[in-house]
Amino acid sequence: MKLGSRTTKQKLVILDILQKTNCHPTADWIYQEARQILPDISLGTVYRNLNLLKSLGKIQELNYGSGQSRYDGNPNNHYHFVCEKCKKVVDLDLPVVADLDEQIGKNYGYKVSSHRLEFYGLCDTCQKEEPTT
Amino acid sequence: MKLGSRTTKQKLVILDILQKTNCHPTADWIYQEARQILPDISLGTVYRNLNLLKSLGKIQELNYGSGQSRYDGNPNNHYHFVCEKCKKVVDLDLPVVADLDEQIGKNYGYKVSSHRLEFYGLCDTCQKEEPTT
DNA sequence: ATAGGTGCAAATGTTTTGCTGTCAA
DNA sequence: TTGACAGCAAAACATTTGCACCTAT
Repeated sequence: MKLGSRTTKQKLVILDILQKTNCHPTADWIYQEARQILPDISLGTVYRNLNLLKSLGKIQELNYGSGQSRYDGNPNNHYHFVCEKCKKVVDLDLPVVADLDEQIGKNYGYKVSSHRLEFYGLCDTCQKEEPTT
Repeated sequence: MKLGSRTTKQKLVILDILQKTNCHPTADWIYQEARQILPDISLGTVYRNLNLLKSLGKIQELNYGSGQSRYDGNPNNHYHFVCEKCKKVVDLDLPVVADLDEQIGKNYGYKVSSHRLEFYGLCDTCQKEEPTT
């Protein structure tokens, strides 16, 4: 697998962390995980490699309202549910409507290359806790 | 129209700017516009009022990859096209699939309150300029 | 050998906040 | 009158960058 001009251990560790988790982590979470394997890795390196892996199409950057970006080790388009209370991001197992892009392109004269669909609300856990608030 | 506990001129000017434009501006753009009407308004006030208006459901905050949030004076759900080159954000005149929320909720056990759909690509202007790049 | 990558720290850019004074109700 | 809001500036926060050293090729 080609990972840019040099394959460094930092790059490999970051990609591996991202591919093994399903929690759509922030850069800082990835940094904390990576330090357990490479104690001297720096946050700057994490950001540099996340940007690199993104431009290579190996990962995706997601971002919702507040603050940090989140990263997704699955490079293929898929949809997400975001819990507005606990901020959890979950993959949805829905068919991706690929020809939507083409349709929009035709109707509006744009060249559409991708789309993003996200649902917001309360996850099962947070629904139960909600009345207490 | 109720705008929180006090209706200040700053609040009114910000809401008015947002409702009269269709360019989905950043906080700073709104600040620059507002200064032409209220020269002493501060950027902090702009942010405070944008957050207030958002929590009152009068406006929406949108955010894509890089840097600043953008604001939308239309509080009703609608879909957007984002040009990846010139960063322009355009409203799409598509029917909003409201029962999507309910369906997802049923299938996954979440309480879905809203969804967001965005298309990315090149707008008509940028498509023409593209070959030169 | 050497260019691309790393660690560190400083810089950048956006948004929030503390404080004091002001004004809408 | 009074508490919510304004202006100002500093702080907070996420992310990027400059630089000197290191290392994969």
